[in-house]
Amino acid sequence: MPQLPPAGGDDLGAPDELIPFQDEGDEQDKGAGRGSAHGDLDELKSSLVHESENRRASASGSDSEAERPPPPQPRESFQKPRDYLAEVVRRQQDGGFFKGPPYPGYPFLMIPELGSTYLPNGALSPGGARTYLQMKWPLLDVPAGATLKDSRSPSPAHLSNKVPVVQHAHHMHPLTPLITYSSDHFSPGSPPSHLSPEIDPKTGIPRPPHPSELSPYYPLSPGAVGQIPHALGWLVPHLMSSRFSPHMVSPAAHGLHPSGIPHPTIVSPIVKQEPTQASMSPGGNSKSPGSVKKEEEKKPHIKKPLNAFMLYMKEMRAKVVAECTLKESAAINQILGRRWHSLSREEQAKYYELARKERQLHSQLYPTWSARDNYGKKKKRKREKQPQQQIQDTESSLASKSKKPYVQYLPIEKPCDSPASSHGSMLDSPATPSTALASPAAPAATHSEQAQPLSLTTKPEARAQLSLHSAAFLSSKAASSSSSLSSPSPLLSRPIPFATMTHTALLTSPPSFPAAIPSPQAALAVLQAQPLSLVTKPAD
DNA sequence: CTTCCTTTGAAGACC
DNA sequence: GGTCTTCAAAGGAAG
Repeated sequence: MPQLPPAGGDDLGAPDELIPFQDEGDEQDKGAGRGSAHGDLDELKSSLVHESENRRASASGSDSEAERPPPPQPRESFQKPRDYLAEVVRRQQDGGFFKGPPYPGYPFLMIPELGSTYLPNGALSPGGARTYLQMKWPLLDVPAGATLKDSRSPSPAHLSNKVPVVQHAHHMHPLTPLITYSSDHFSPGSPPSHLSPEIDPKTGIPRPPHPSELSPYYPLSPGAVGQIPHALGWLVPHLMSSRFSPHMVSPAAHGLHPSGIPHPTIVSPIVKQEPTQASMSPGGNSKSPGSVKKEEEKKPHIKKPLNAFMLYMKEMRAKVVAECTLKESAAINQILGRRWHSLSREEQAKYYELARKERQLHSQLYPTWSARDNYGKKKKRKREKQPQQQIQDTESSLASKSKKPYVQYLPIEKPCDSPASSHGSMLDSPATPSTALASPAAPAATHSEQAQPLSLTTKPEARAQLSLHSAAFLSSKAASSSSSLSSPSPLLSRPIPFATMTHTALLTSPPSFPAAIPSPQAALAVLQAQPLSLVTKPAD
């Protein structure tokens, strides 16, 4: 079933006409909420109130994004010395624990995995395959020196063997940020699925991704090499020589761009890799069933492109980990799931758009690839039932079905959870596409602006039912708060901007936090977790 | 060492 | 066409 698209969907017009990526909301949300939220708590609270009021007014006063009053000073975010200092102070208070973004004074760069995925030179680290968003915001404000890192640093690939097989070598070309996801081509509001293939607004015909839209993270398949425009064209000769898996080409042969700059798609062969086709069956013809099977197994594993939430997770995980004492991914993911719902539609739209581009690129690079190819590749997961099914019989059998008892990583007063989630998003956080609409993420959104193609989400009763189920599910499963159960409809009908609800809840129930928050940093993290732009708007 | 957990979204399978 | 299943990432926990 098609997933709920992000904000704006059908009303946003042609992609190229869309608001550049660094629209005011993005900029402020990222910068403000995460930058200055580090500062004074009281100030933040007042800012929260202020923001809530702003959002409330905005939600009631306009029907479209375009009608929303433009921010007085869009790019202010972290350019405020106060904010920067607050960040500095906060980091000092963190005593080194804080593993913030790598760029001092630019905490919303969201390059959380430079330590795990990418090394400072932008190269891929063993921890992950892709970091897609690292250049989005840096492109906007960050000094060039901070963005363009030393490209001659050694690739991290050799540091570990934990690298995805094919989509592995996403070393970032230092210049890639300048040609990838540029604001000219990034459309924050594009729906996630129904725009693919992208329609050229001018010609009305599907158009291939512009080079600037192509993520540099995918190695090229032989069939797609020729299709890749010039942005990746320099790789073609090398890739052609490598049959399929560009990462298997000797780094000596292709490790460097003609300019001498390592490229993301090139990884050291030392890295654990699946055998290439070239290396696996020289003979090729006479294959016993066993060898066929063998070859089948040796086929390069092309992973699915990441969806919007996965992209979001990749970006935000490190931040959450830094904010929380939690380390288990399951717990982190719960937090991220909640935060995802608390994102504004604009913010979510960015990820939907990125995901769309990822899929687009993926299909270009691997024209013959199908998600089916990966079916059964993983060990069968033990999950017998989907959440919606579980909802129906959670109480009776949930615990018994799981190998491991259900772990409520995020109790109601979970230290690192965002208040938004615990008070609202929890209601509809279970994995159902409808949640995006039901999500409180877009307080200012209205039906006209946020027309969602997904029919499911347009049915109020369906949403209510789902939410009720979700609440029940959560309730039985996670001892969720009963208040969530009791009032799904207000949330669904949005009489109150969620931000208001959330922030009100936050501000009116601070006593619930200290008991669960282990440290002032965690307390700040709770506030910081708000994806809204709270404090960068100039005080009135 | 392998699988599970946990999240959302996309896509394929299935009815 | 609707529903269900699988897989994407992540890394600690558990088997």
